[in-house]
Amino acid sequence: MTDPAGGRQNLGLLCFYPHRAVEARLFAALAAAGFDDITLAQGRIAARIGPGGTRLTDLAAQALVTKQTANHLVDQLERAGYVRRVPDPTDGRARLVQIAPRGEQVVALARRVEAEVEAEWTAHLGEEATAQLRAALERLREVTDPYR
Amino acid sequence: MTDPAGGRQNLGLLCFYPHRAVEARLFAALAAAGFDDITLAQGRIAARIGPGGTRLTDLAAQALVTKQTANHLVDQLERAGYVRRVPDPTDGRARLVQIAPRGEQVVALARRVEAEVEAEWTAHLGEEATAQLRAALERLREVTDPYR
DNA sequence: CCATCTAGTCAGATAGGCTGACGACCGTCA
DNA sequence: TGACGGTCGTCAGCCTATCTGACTAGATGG
Repeated sequence: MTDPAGGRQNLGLLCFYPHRAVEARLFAALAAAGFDDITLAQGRIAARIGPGGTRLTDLAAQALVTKQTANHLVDQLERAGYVRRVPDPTDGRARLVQIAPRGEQVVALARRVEAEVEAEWTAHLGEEATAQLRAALERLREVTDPYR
Repeated sequence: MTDPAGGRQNLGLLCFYPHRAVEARLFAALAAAGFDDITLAQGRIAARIGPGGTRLTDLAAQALVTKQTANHLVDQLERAGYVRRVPDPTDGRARLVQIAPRGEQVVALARRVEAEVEAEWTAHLGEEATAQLRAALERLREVTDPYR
């Protein structure tokens, strides 16, 4: 976050462009498919929901927002029919946030778009460079992602 | 934005972690140095200001926000003494947003932190892999950054 | 069976972002 | 040279995302 055009940009900023590009593509595709009542913030929370459902507290921690914010977003997602809350059988206090049928459709579409974008990038960079990029980013995640 | 832990994450999401890490480091360092009245959104706008100053409209376009939002953030930055607005000599309608002396200090600090983070990453990945990563990201920018 | 911890909720505040409408100024073309 | 469409920045009003702080209900360990 500090390089005016040209010159050597810092790696953090360089990472930003592809991320933003994917997010924008995803978002546009969802809107085009009729899922136009979902926001970026909601998507970022929804993306952390695991196969069997995930606790609110865990979602909040992984998305780096407070429980209140996560709760608020899950409320909206639930109202729109993308997720549902079920009691956690192993803990009476907790509830699991699960993907509802309508949400499954979104996930499926999102995966298709992601694959599409990746295919374009691979075409631009070449197979080998793309594989190296992925490997480098995965290793970098070890030191940059607090939840992993 | 759709992979629950494990498995192969999409490249867009993988790009997100390093970006967030740099931003967080930068932010913490600024706060520690006494620049605790600057917000992320302000920083994202300020980071686009070029050497001779940049028009509000350009800042807005590059940061992908509306002119109104950019204007609001520049107001705050100006009030805090980080930037100033001067008339654009070549266009009576426009004004240039320039970095003020206090802002220069921030830029200098930011560059130091960025260099520091990059050194850490290089230590983790190795010289060669880091160079490849940079090259791949730069090429990717050609197809993901609308303002290039 | 009490002390304490954890999951989630409620209330209120703020920042960041949008759309829409607008006045001032620019450039161009008849 | 003067009228017109486009651009630069601004004002007003609104919604969404996010935070801090205080609270309730269930869990857990002595």
